[in-house]
Amino acid sequence: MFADPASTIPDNTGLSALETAVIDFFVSIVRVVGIPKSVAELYGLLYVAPRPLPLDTLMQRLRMSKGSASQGIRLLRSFGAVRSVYVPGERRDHFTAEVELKRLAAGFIREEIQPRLVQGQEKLDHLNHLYETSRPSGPDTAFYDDRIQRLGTWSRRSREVLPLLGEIIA
Amino acid sequence: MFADPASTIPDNTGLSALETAVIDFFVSIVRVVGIPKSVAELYGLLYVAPRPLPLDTLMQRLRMSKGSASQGIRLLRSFGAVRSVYVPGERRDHFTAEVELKRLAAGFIREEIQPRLVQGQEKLDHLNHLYETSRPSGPDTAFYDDRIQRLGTWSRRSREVLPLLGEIIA
DNA sequence: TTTTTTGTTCATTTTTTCTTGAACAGATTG
DNA sequence: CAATCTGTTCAAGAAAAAATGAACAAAAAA
Repeated sequence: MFADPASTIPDNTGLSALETAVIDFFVSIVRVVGIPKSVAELYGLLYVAPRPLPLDTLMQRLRMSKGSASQGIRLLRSFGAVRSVYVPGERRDHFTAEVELKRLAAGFIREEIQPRLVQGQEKLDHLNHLYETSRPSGPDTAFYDDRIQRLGTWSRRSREVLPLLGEIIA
Repeated sequence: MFADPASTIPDNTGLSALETAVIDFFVSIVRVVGIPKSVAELYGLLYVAPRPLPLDTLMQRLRMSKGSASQGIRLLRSFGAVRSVYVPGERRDHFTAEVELKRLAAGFIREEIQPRLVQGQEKLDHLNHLYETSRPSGPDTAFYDDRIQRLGTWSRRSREVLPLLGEIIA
């Protein structure tokens, strides 16, 4: 039987087997989306925490620096994976994990993916301008036309699909 | 007007403005999926190339080492973003870019995403076993049950959605 | 007001990832 | 066969990303 994390580890140090396993899971999948390990750890611990946790509990139990914890929580909050909740009689901020997959996906797409696509679109605008100003001549004109146009299609398509992704998941 | 890349740069060195702009586009968006810059450059150059290119042309024009070019091409081939084509009378391998977004997505999902999800699933199996063997007691049992179960739902959902993603894009 | 608590910022260090280049192996040519 | 060409591998170096910890600011308590 698992020890109750809250009661067994009163000094806020170390992790139970259950907590370790949950965090391990998040660490392994989060690499897919290019998020630092420490951020996955923070989220993982909050995910299995029955009650909101303050920053110093997170840093003590995960053995990470205050700076990492602070920055990690900021990132997680930026796309709504973690919320700060008011705990009566407590001065410190307490954090809790958002567990709705749809919201997690939506927040991540909005904050992490969309901005990159915007940047890509800017590059594409530049490219199109360049291409319209002076098209290459010769036998490969049709080829270049096709390739340039295709990039535009990709860009449009991904902007269409991305918002849908949240819906599909839910 | 653009100079024809093939004719203007006979020494296989340097890039035209068009090529640079296309490569720049790929470099900017490819970071989203955690692929090295050099790989984006290889793909970008092949994408705008009217004819298949051999390895040493790629490395010369992109000014990258033979090792990088070789490894980059291998990665691109592994998920079908680049194919090698036979060029009559040519001894060297020549490469050409796959431009069907659907195939690109499918290959990437199959080779890069799926394996990570499998790894996540293994962690989850371990977690479930741990949890079944010894469930925590106390007032938070229902909470833990919910959280553990939810992970399973996420895992299943993502396995359902991922293959669909290819279809949606097309 | 002074002291303590809480959290942020950012220069530095550490770790991870990417790139290079040289050694190697296989295939082709002379 | 030797010489050349082509491509791969991998140890070492370079670059990029992440984590640390100390200095700082803001808010609350004493």
